[in-house]
Amino acid sequence: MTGRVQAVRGMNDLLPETVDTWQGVERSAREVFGQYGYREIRFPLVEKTELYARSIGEATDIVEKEMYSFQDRNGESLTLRPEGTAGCVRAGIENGLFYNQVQRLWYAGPMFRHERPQKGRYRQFHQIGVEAYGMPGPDIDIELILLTARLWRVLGLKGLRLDLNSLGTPESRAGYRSALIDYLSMRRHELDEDSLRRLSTNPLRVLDSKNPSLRDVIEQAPELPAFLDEESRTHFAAVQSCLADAGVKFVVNPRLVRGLDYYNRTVFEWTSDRLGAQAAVCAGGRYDGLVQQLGGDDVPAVGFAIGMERLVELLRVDGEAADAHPRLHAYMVTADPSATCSAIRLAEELRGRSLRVLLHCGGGSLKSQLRRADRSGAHCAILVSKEMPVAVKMLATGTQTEMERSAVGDYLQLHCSDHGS
RNA sequence: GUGGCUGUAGCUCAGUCGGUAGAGUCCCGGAUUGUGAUUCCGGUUGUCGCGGGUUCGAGCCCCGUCAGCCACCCCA
Repeated sequence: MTGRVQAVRGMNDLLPETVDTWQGVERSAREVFGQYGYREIRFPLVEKTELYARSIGEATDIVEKEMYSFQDRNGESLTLRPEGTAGCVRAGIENGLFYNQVQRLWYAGPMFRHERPQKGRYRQFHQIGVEAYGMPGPDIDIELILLTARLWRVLGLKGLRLDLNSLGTPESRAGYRSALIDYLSMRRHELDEDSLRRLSTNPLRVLDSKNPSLRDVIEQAPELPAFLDEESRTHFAAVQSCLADAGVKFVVNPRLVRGLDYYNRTVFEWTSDRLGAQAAVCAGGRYDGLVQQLGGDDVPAVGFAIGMERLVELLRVDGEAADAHPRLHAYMVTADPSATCSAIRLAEELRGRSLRVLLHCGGGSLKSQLRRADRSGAHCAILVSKEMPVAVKMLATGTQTEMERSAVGDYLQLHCSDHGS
């Protein structure tokens, strides 16, 4: 046991039992995305560091202190992706996906951020993301939100809360930002340490402060909606009325600010009160300027990402959707070692008929082999011996039937369905 | 990055005042002369996270370190 190597902090193993749930979620997501006409895109886990610096924002925590960056052998700085949008945009530009066309894309996979691990927050975590390009109107914003609502329904998830806000155009957001800085600077002697720091890094975040003594300052602060330009205002109004029309409940939250610099106009966030401090299961918004900022045409875009670990945690608590792995049809045991070749041949025949057959390996008494058969969860055990015909024993009832090996396949298909007993 | 709590068998945990470590579970074997769930009997589980210090003696006290959990912060 000495010198044993541990996993990297905040990077977890997913054991088979958990993977069953993950696969169930992934399958549901794939199905729902397909219903809306979205197609999967895959892009690298590693990109040039510059890509993230230019898209997420130089002054954000992610870029400043959370990226896994390293020097490639040629001296170039590379980074393990901390989120998916930047890579997706880069891939789209590079492959001409945005040239005079609309794209509906999704992706899934691991992301990396060097944060202090806690519940719902890991250094390697997984996101499922959806991105839509080339559509400037509120209709596509609504489509994305309806898509998420449908996914929750399919998964059997209830009690999530949807918060909505509009950040306006970069210009109106900048106008608000400077008005807020002016106001907060005026009352800076009332701010706590955290808020003073945020004042210079991300002033909109000050409004999120949980410090009760700042309540007064925050309540009297200028509000973002007042700074919205006319177009953003109508856009946001359309999003709201259409969502209400579609029967989706939401709360307009003027303090909702996404952390990444590229967001504008509609932003939204689904949260749960059962996840502790990391409550956001799914969040996203519009990022109309990003494609151009990364060297592409002026292509409008909207997207969101789902935190897999958080979603799975919610399903573990109250979900119904856990997708059990399919049961084995048969666990095959041998009454004596000389029957091994014959058992292997029969197992292969059965697998050729799409049956799931586990062949006992490693010997042992018949008793111990049958015990393993029982614990494997298989519907039945198949006993193969050298001389006698094959015996099929139903493990739930204990009834045992002898038959020629050519009859086993039909017998299993008849008696070992996943739905019946 | 900051703070609080916690690290004992594969898993869940007990371990009193400092005197060289225990239960349940799991696994293996037997009762059952080749036939699995229960029952009964027997058996293996360990650098007490790691390193140092105090002590005649440390799982227990002290320091450091690593890891986990929760919160701050940040975000999916």
